[in-house]
Amino acid sequence: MEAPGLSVPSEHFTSIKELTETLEKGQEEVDRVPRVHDLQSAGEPAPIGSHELLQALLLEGRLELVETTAEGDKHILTLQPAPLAPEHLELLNTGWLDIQHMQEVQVELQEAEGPFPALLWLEEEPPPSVQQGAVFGVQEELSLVPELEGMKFHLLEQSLEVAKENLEPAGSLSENSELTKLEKGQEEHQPVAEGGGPQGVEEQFILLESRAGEDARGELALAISTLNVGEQREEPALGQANNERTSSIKNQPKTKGTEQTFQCNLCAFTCSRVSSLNHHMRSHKTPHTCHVCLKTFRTVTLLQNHINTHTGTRPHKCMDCDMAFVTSGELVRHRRYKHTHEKPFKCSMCKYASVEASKLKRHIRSHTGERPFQCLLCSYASRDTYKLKRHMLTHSGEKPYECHICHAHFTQSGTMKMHVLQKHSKNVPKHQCPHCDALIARKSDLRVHVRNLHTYHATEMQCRRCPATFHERYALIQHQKTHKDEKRFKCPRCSYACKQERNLAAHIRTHTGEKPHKHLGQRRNLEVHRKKYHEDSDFNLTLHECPTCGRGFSRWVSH
DNA sequence: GAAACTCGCGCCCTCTGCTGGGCTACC
DNA sequence: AGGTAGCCCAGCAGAGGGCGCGAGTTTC
Repeated sequence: MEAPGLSVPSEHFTSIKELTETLEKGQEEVDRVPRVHDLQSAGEPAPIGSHELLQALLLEGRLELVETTAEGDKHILTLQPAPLAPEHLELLNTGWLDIQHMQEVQVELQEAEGPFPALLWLEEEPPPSVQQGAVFGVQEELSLVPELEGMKFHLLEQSLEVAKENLEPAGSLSENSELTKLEKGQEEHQPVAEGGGPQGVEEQFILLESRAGEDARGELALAISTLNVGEQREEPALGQANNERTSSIKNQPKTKGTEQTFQCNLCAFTCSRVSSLNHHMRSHKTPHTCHVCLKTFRTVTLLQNHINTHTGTRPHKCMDCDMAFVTSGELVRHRRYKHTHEKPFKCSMCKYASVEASKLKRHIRSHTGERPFQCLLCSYASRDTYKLKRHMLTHSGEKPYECHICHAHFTQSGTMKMHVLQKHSKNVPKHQCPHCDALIARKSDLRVHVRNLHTYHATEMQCRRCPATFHERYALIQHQKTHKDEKRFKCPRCSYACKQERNLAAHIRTHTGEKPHKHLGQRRNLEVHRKKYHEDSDFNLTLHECPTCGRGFSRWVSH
């Protein structure tokens, strides 16, 4: 509930234009619309259905749905109930209007279930102050309508004559609104008609503020649950009015064949007992006002708790630590978290247990995979609001965390903390690999190290230099290092050994006397040799061919 | 009716873990 | 010189702990 300040100038509640005027002026005044009973009194044929009725009125220009924008994308609408002919009462009970855009107004009404008619029309733009007001709840059934999700309705004023007389902002809501009247009715049992305007419900107005959800931009949806009945119905006494409203709820069971439920007319609260509903209705009475922020509370205790948040007073001190809290409940919870470790909420699917039910609820989403919080800019959806909020930083590019040393910015506090630790701290602890001598700065990187080097592979990996095989890369790499300095090329004639085969070949020639170029002479003599022995066709070199490798030698040698 | 207790939601925080780009040493 | 692999690092999401606070419920 917002601050109670409310000021509604009387001119906001534009008087309803009479049908004759409307007919005379036609389209001149679009902000004024005729009443249904006026239409009927003028001899207009009554449409047979609610949808048809409203559509007919709209098409004829007799009924206007005027959207006015007070600030930003908030839509301020004023609504007025009107008495209907008996044949319409059963048609127009709870309805919802879906205004796709003002050029093509669509009006739909839910199936009528109760006795309350609710023909509505919209009037002039309200003053800026009307953003404040009490929450106007929609019936649970209506809230299930997808178009209504994400909408908030604020009951701002409901009594025309009071609104005209009472323009003072402070406390005007509780004094003027039906909420107060209900309370008064419970106490004084005064009929609305008596305590209200001279014309009863005809003089009552409802002003609603509707706020479209993010995914409903450009659309408006209004839910009208229970409006006062016109002179066709006998208005009950206030106390009875409450009961009547309650009983009207009795007539609207949530589902057929289920237990009767009672629903608050002012919010979505439902219960199974009248006493509970009456008790609940006290929650709409907020007589205790904080002098600091003007918030109102039902009881002195709630007000005192609230004031403690301003003053910093924390009367409930923990006996085991220095913490202190405003309420005893907070202290109990703190003690469960920090001292007793009592966790009453246990997960049925794992061993998780939590201090709070909401934590268990959040935890269960990790089992179900439920991600109710959808990012509007990408496909990401999170399991709680905080993660979505944190995720949105990736779209905004905002990096709210700054390193106090190098002033680098980071998206998450943990990232910055790690940065400071790694970049600006001495003696940074390193993580020892449990399988080898590796020391790695980050635990996550150690994990990558273990995964890459110490993971068992079903298929054996063979050494490039020998037949040895391994199932673990680390073992293979270590083995291959043994080949690194290994003088595996050994001379068969002496103890000579070397790392490279070409060196062994060169060495062997020291035994054989072979001179590869040299068998044909030094490189610089090669040309001479070629000319002498190959270009001179008369010259025929006698070659002694090696029986093993086929190489030729100018003389017999064993190599 | 007030106080105590309980509940629910929101907010913020930390710890954790994965990922991919940049850098560098080694082959 | 180029390819490859490992390390460093920031980005980012998952999970859960802890508290603030208002409202509902129970108790007296």
